[in-house]
Amino acid sequence: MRQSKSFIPTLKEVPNDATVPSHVLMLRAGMVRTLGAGIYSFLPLGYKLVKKVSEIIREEMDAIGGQEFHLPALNPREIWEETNRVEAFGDILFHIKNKNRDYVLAPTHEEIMTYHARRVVKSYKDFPQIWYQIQTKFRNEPRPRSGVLRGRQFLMKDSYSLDSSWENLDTAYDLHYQAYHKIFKRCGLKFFVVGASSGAMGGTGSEEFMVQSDAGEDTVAHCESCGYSANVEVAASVVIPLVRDAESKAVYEIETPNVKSIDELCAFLNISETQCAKSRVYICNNEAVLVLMLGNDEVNETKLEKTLGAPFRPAHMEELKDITGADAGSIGPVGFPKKVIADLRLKDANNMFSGANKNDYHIGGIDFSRDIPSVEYHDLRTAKSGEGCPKCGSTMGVFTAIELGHIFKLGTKYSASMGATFTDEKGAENPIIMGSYGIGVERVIACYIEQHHDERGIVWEKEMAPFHVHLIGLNMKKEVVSQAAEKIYSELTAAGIQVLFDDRTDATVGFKFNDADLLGMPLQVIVGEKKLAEQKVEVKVRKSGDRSEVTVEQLLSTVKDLLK
RNA sequence: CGGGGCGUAGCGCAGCCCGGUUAGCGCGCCUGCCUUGGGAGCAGGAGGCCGCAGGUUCGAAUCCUGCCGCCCCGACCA
Repeated sequence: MRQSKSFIPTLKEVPNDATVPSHVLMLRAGMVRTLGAGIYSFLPLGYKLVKKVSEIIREEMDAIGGQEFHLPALNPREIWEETNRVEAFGDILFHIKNKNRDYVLAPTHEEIMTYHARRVVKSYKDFPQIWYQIQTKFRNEPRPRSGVLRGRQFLMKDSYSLDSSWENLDTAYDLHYQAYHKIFKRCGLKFFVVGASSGAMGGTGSEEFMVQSDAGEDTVAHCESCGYSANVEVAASVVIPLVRDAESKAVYEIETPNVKSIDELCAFLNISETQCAKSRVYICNNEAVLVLMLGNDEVNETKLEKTLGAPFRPAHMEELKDITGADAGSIGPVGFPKKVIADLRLKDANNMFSGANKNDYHIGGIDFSRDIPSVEYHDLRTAKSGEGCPKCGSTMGVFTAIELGHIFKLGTKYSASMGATFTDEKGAENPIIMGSYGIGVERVIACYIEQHHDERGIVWEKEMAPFHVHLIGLNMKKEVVSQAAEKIYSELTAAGIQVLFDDRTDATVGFKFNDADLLGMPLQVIVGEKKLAEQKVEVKVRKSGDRSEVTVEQLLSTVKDLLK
């Protein structure tokens, strides 16, 4: 493609409203433009990527027997009432009212697929089915952000499996699991899989395909060596256990004026934080509960809720004094009138420091087994980066990540509420057993760029690159150069290589080089007057920056080699 | 929805506190010359409802009020 005739409006400067690298680069490389908050137009170069990713997805979906649908985005509201999801989605759902009819813009398509299934899929002989679509979904996100990573309208591949038994659902789920691995691998993404924490959607299983990114919205723990992954809300970790001192001192009170935090206490008494038990008071079922954590460990509220088995809230400042006799900063387990639970790390600890339940006092010499015998121990802490993997013990990372895809065993939630049933071998009527499987197409592109860029721009690998070669004619006003470049262009193109040809006559050298690095095609072929005098052109590998000179005759084979 | 920031030419910004001729700068754009191995040079030119509305004032980009839009943090996220 000739750049002189292409609409690839690159930007030299960083647009004011973009912060994450993929957003900045997609704007700068002329891939997308903003139309409103969370609403993006894909320009030709960006759309080329969309098509590329879609095609990879399509191939892998077809390979597992998927059949592609094209479904309406405009949906009659009633269908969404059947599963009560108008209410469930709430403000997320876009509504349209037109001449007494209510419509919604589809945020996903479970209902529509189920609607079609219930009309025709009637016998156990009709299964299995995998139905999919690659289409725009609409969700009125409360806070769109990070460019295309969280938009209010976005492209999603959604597939739905229809089966007559739970075993067959497992098969469909597994097929998707494998297909997703292939898709993301082909897209050159470094990803990992996380068992989703819990879903309000019912069903028996769900996994998320994630990519590590600072722009991510989920925090996960992941172990590179064994593949253990978990949302930090449920992640366990191995930490160095406390060693119980041989002798327990007696409990003693210490005056600690204005000492509130663990850090202040450590500084004041010149002790380490692993000698301290931090206190947090929660209210659960109208009863106070004291939660003890070692040092500065954070209470993991998801784990706490599981432990308590009921919703809870942190105690208000004013309540603390009534319950404990002290304000926050001086609370501790000894003499605490209600239930006390502690993190596993504190099990049987002794000679510990904690609040005295008396303002400006702490106590030392606490022996958990002697002084608070009724305490229950649970895993209550939030895993931190650098701690041990609970599976293999290697060092584990805790970081933010982006959800690229999600596979989900829905079960009969939608088929049951919408009456999508089939007749089994024995003549009995059963709800269809379903799964749903999504991939955010733009997210794949954005994540790719998050993982494949440097300070100069995007760095495409061959598989994802919109073009294989960026052919740069340096001074296209010189006939030697333009003739040679034109010839190379036809030659490479004829050989089936996708070439972006910078044939612009008005752009200067630096301009072209910078554009090429920004756009990031894997190879740059540079045609200039000087090298041409020796019948040579230059080939630059974008990723490494390596340049080599080759004769015009050698060019095609060199390019082919480098693209292997 | 809470907290913070921003809205001035296509893009990036200054001016605003402390009101006062014609609102600036860099990049980009147009014309001409010139130039081509890392975002050139010279000369000339076009381009603005200073986000919108109201108010204060002799006078508002500048002060006040309301609204809208955008970004960031948080809450939320089948």
